[in-house]
Amino acid sequence: MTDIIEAYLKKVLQQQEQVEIRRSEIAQLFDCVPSQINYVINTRFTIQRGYLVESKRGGGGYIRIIKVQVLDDLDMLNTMIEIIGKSISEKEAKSVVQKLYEEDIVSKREAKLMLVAMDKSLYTGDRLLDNRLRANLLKSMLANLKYEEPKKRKADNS
Amino acid sequence: MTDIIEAYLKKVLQQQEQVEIRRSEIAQLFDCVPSQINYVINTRFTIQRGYLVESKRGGGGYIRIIKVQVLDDLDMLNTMIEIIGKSISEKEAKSVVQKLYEEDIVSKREAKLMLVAMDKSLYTGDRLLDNRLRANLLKSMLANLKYEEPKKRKADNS
DNA sequence: TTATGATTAGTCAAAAATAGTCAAACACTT
DNA sequence: AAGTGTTTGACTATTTTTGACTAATCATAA
Repeated sequence: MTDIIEAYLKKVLQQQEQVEIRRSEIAQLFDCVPSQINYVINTRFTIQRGYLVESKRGGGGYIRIIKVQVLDDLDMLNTMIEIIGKSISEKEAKSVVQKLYEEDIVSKREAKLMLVAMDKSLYTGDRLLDNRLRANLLKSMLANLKYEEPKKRKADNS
Repeated sequence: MTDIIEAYLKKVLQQQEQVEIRRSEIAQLFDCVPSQINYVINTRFTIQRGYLVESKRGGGGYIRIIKVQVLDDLDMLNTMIEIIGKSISEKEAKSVVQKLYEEDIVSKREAKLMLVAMDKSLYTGDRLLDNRLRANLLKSMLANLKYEEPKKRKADNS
């Protein structure tokens, strides 16, 4: 079942670079429970496989799957993410960002934005906690740099 | 429905800098209850998204939506920093960043970096604390943009 | 001027319409 | 038997829609 739904969605995505579904409709179409759709998405349309997923609940809710393009700095970014680990100091974090800039992976403005976000003064004051928060933030930003959407998005509510 | 009404009003606001409606008329036009209009306004035309709303009840009553006008980038950034204040939710923060992007003050990549940094999942889980941390971070990033050279403008592909 | 009724818009909470999570049950493979 | 991946469904979370009730303003009558 999972494979069938995956194939169906991929087929649509061959024509378009994104697809928007109503979870319950697809579930009906394939005669399965709605949460099966979540399973398909969680296992087959991950960011590692090159897909971004957005959704909204409530009236007019949807699930949108977007094909993304993996950029060539992937390896460097992955390595850095590994290095960062669960925790990182302000200094180390700033040198990671500096490195990104030197490697031409981010622009000067982008680097400055990231540097600001690493600054000690923004956090709670509890060093261990701060180092973990900082690591999470930096890793998220790096992960974000790995991919790029092929096309414009419409009005983003959220 | 909400999206449709939002789109309608935004379309009008593309032509004019403000729009004045009679609540019951719009409700009739879209065949919904009048309070739906309040919902649209409260969720889609907030100050974080760059709109001011005025209204009057009674005979000849109206609802007026005004696009906030800013003189230049610096002005806009200062205004946003004020709006952010000491604490901001994930949703509001993302609205602010979205607005920054729409106003062409940040590039798409910059916006995405900032959006990632606003995400709930990165913080401690204590909502009040998180909202304060988020406000500090966002304000720092905005302040940083004030002193940067302006973003280089390319043909807007996005 | 004051009271009253008509005409608006605002508020709030319940109901409806979605999607998400998680763990138990199931089915295969090794 | 143990491990892995899939299916299911009960429960949760979020967003929108609806409507009854409230508040403000205006027009008019007393």
